[in-house]
Amino acid sequence: MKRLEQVIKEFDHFLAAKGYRRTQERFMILEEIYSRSDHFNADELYMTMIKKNFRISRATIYNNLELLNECGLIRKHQFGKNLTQYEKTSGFRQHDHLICIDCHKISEFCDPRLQQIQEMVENVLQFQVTHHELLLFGSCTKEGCENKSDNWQP
Amino acid sequence: MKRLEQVIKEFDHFLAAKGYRRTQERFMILEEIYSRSDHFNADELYMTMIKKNFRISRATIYNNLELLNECGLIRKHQFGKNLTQYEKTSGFRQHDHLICIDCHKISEFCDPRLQQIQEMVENVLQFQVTHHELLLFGSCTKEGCENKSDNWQP
DNA sequence: TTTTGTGCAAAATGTTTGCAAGACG
DNA sequence: CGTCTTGCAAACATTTTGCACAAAA
Repeated sequence: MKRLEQVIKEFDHFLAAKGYRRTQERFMILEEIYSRSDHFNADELYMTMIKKNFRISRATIYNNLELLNECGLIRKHQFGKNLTQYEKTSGFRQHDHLICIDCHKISEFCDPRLQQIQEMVENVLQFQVTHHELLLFGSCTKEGCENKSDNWQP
Repeated sequence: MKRLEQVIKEFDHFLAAKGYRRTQERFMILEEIYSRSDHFNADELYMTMIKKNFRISRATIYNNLELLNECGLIRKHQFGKNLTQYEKTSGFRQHDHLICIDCHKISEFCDPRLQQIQEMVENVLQFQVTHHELLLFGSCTKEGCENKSDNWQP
């Protein structure tokens, strides 16, 4: 699989550059993350791997989620809760998130104006933006959408 | 009319409309929040009030932060950590946040394009946006800025 | 062999809950 | 007086830490 090979190579280079060791666990975690396509939290990843009979601990999961975030292969989010969620990055363009306050479903969207806002901040406010997080909270207005709440009031 | 009087009246109406009771603690908490101007978390608010010899419990703090958020007098945030932070809303225009990754200082800015993005999402993606959260992470580039990592002292 | 990384369990952190006692309407 | 709210402490969920052992380099 082409993308998996790419990210393994990328992680490999990162580890070498930083002088970190190439452990089995690190590559197991990377492969597991890139085999899934959703948002997940540390414990979900841990449980998934335990169920697959991997021998891994929570400490190692947390440890390496931090490492993968540092090297840019995953991204951390808080979607309005005190819970860190992660998503893989490679192969995906920059996007932001819609969060349904009815069913808590998370969707993605892109808007080029975000880039313009970042540039404005960098120029006008002299602030070097490294990354951003835009969350739009609300509810679906599509007819018959399973996301919709029946008892919403303004 | 003073802002504090206004918000007390507003909270009062909210409590009446919802059938909640007008307790001393509720108004103590509201006054305390509106006497400060920073972002704060539940425990900071609790400790501040305890030091002022108020008789209050954490449970009541959490309880009423939820209530004040519900009625719109405060707003909840997570600024990239698993910690809920709050700010008062009344009298302030809608704004977003810059987060310094060096010293963790939080600044505010406004950009009208956010409004346009929300409208696009509402029209194109049929999603009724109730509120949003935009965080720009990065570091200050101003010469001799006290935010800059070289100059920052804990 | 020399570290670094891991597994485990315990600790820390932030928040929620259950229940008896107190305060509001 | 009935019921909602509070205070307290215990429970809870997530994340971090300390330490002995395992595994890279």
